[in-house]
Amino acid sequence: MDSRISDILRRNRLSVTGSRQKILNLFLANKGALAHADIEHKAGEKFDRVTVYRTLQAFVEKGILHTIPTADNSVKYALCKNDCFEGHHHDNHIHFVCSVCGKTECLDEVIIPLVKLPKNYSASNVEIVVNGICSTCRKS
Amino acid sequence: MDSRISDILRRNRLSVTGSRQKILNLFLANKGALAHADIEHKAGEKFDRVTVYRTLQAFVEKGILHTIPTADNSVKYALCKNDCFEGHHHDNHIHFVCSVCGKTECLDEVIIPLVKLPKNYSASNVEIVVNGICSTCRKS
DNA sequence: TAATTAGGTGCAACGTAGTTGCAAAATATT
DNA sequence: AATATTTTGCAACTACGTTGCACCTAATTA
Repeated sequence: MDSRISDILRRNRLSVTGSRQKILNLFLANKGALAHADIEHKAGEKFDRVTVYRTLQAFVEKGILHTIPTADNSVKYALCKNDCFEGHHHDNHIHFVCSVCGKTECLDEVIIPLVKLPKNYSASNVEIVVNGICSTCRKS
Repeated sequence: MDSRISDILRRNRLSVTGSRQKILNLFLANKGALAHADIEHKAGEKFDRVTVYRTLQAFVEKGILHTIPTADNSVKYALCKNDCFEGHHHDNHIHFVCSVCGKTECLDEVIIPLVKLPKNYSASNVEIVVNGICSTCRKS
C-alpha cells in the first residue's frame, strides 16, 4: 500500500485503518469521482455499508474528499486538490460528466465564468456541471 | 379552481383529476420550486405518496414541469415557461437558491455564460446552480 | 512491549425515499 | 347512460442512509 495514504490519514488526525487505506487508495488510483455504491461493491472487496458511509463522511469533513452534485441526484465524491481544511472547502472548479463513459471528473483548469445576476441578487457560490463527451471518449 | 389549470392538463392530454389540478395549482400559486415532500405534506391536503410521484413524473414527461438539480441532493420541480413538449425540454436557464429563505427559483433572464473546456472536450449541456441571497431577502 | 485508552468497525434495527402490481374509483368516450 | 380508458390508493417491496451498541483495532503511555 502506498505510503502517501497513511501520510494523508495521519496528517488529518485519522487513525490509519485497513478500510480507510483501501478506500482512499481507490480514489488515488481511480482519478475520477466515485459514488458510494462504486466503493461498497468494489470487486474483490467487501466493505460494510456503514463503514463506507462513515469513512466518506470523515474524509469530507477533513477536506480529503469533496462531494459533487449530479443531475441524476446521486452523490459522488472526488479528491480535493489541496488546502481544504476541516470542513472549509476551497474547491472552486467545474465538474464534467461524460455521457459516453459515464465518468465524472473535476476540471480544475477551467475558469469559472462570471454569472450576471438580476438586481439585488448576490452570489456566494456557483456550481457548474457540464455534460458532454470527454477527451478520452472523443478520441476513440 | 383556476380554469388555466384544466386547460393546461387538457392541452397535454392528461385526464383532469382532482389531485392533478391541486398539485398544478400549487406550482402556479407558489412561484418557486417545490420538492416532493412540499407537495405531499401540503397543509390541508393529504396526497398519497404514490399519486404525487406519478403526477410529478407525468408533468415532467409532458413538459409542464422540469426538475432542478440541487447541491443537497434533493430533487425539486418548477414550472416550465413554455415550449417544452413531450420530454423535449427547452429550458435553458440557471437556478438560484437563496440561503436565507431557502427558496429555489429559475432565473430566465440570466444569460448562461460560455464555459471554455479543455481540448477535445465537448459540452451538450451546462447546469448552473447559484447560491446566495435573493432580492426579496436582501431588501428586508 | 505490554497495558491502557481512544477510536473505528460491523451487526441489527430502524426510518425514509421511491417503485410496482393490482383492484377500486374516477374520468373520458360512445 | 353505458362502456372503455385512465388514474388512484393500498400493500408490499427494494434501496438508501442513520443510529446504538458490543467488539475489535490502532494509538498512547509507561
